[in-house]
Amino acid sequence: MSSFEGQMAEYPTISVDRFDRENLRARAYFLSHCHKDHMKGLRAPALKRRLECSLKVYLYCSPVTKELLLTSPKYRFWEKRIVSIEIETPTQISLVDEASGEKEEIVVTLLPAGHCPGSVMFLFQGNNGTVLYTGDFRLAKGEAARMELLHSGASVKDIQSVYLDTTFCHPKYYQIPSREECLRGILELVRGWITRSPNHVVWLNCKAAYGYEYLFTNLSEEFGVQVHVNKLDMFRNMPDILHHLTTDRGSQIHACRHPKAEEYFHWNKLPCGMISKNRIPLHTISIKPSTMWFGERTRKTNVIVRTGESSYRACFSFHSSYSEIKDFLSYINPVNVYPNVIPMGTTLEKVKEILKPLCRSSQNMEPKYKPLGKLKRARIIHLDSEEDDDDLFDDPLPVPLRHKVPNQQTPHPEVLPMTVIPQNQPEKRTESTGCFKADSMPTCLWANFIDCEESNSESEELEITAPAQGDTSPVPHHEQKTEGEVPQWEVFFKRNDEITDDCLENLPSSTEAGGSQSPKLFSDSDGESTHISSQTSSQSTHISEQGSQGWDSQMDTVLLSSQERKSGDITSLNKGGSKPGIKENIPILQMEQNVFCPRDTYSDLKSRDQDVSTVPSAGETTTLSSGKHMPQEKRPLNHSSNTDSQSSSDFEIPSTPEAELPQQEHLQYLYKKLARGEGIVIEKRKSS
DNA sequence: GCGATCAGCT
DNA sequence: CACAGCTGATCGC
Repeated sequence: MSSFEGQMAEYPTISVDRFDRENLRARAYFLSHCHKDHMKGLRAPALKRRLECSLKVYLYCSPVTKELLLTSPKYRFWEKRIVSIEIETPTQISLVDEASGEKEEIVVTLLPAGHCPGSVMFLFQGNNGTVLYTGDFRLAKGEAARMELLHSGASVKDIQSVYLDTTFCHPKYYQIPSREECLRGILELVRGWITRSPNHVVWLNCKAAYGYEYLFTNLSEEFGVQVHVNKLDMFRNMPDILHHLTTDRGSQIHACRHPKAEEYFHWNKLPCGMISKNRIPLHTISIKPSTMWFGERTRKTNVIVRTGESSYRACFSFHSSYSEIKDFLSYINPVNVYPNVIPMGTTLEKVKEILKPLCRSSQNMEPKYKPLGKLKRARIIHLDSEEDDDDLFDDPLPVPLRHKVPNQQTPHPEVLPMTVIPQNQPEKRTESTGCFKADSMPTCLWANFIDCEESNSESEELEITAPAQGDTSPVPHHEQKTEGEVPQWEVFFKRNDEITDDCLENLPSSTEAGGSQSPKLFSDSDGESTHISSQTSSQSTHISEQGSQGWDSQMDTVLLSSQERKSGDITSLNKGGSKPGIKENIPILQMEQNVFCPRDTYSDLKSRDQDVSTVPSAGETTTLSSGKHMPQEKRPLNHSSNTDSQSSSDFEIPSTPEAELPQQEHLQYLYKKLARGEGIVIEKRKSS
């Protein structure tokens, strides 16, 4: 649950996802998605009054969020004051103080967050730097790298602060099976049941919240059966969702709800009241989507667990796992990070300890490159060395290797058209409803489990998978058709053979339908456990089994807090050394990336680092035109000098009469190209 | 009567 | 295995 207070340090005159207290004075409001814990105060009388007297105050959100919000009569009073902004369309907003007339310009870009229909992250750009508010998100590894608008040219933007969804930011949530895996498991479970007879039905025991829609649409698509729900009017303008739902209780797939649903189910009654069809009693199983997570060392696991005679739990998560969060944040590599959520059983400090090392300020800025064949990741040095093996394989490549994965059709336009508010483009609305199709993946990629282990070994890895790693859980909306296109982590490591069988063999199938009403038991423990259950019908046994299943991570999570701080000295060194350098570079990077801002917007930057106005800028500002590769990579080189010399020591280049000795900076560039597997074309650099 | 908050329960 | 939200009790306006 979000505990974000609504205001960001850099832009305190706007409020995001909170609408009470201090936020009542905001010049503009932003809503990332339509979940109640992000809407506190949104329909309170105080805010209603504020709207009535401040006629220039608006709420900005995605078109889908607007639609969902206005479906509820309680929020109807917002109708004239909501401005929807298209996804991935940088939009300038004027923040006017109605009392003083003071005005501030800000550019906001909505990025798909993969959390629920309409959910977005907000990227704000203005005089106080670029900040990213993630809202709630679930993004697979590598997805940040595929977001065009997080980049300037080929490098990630210089982001001052990230306000981050840290719901699962704890090592015990190290890994959560991907959306595709989870969906696949559910599809097969449902298939094994509803194909038995028309009277075999499944009940999806979903909570009352947006976010399960892609499950419904995929089930409907797969089986040609519309999913029964209580209400669907909120989707009236989203045909991609609407067409897969029905209020006709005759469906074989139900996601309807009722306060006494569990009790009903116990008596073989669906929440909608159905008990039979054509006088033949229904045979019902329940599937409860729940988050299942796995620790670093967990070998494999099923995404479906049987919890009772006719009850199953299916893995499902709206939020990124620990390793997905770390992948995301380390790719963004901001100066600061602020957790929006304190996960249960941990503290703000602990979360910060985990996240800080992924930010610029505490990193060793000098990446270490070696010629191909010895390429090894530069380890990020943890302040606390809390979980030393966390990042054995999930950490991103060193900072300068962070290159955007090109999108298929769009090369990188240097400048995007900037919409100026207010503007509406309702046509594209249905594309961003948060569904995605899952059926185009090759079966072998639908592993029912992720094996952390192969890459978790102690051996050195040769990491040349570069920026396209990770599974390609498609982002809702614009990435529907790109799935499978990007190389996948699993492809490099998994065994092709056994996966499919292993995850499907125990699914209920019509051939195995014995006298039991219930599918064959197929939940099992992880490979190590001997508790693999057979077809017992004892509820308690099942439940205890699930206790041993997969959540073993719990045991090794017990507060890893204070391990020996062997690297403490190094850490403090790095901290001291890199900080001033970063400060110096902020203005440059801002200028470089704020291509959407009129020049005078950034020329009068009210930088908090006033002392840095003397930064030499002549050569720097040309980066935009002189090459897409440099802006971020330059940063470390400017100030870390040669104290950490090994970056070039193992790559001595003898000087020849006509060859100019490559600048360290250029060498760096060449290394990176090598690391990416690109050929090196020696080109004449402009002499500066 | 409404809102805010909390406990309890999925 | 904890997503997000409902219900009901209590207190205050």
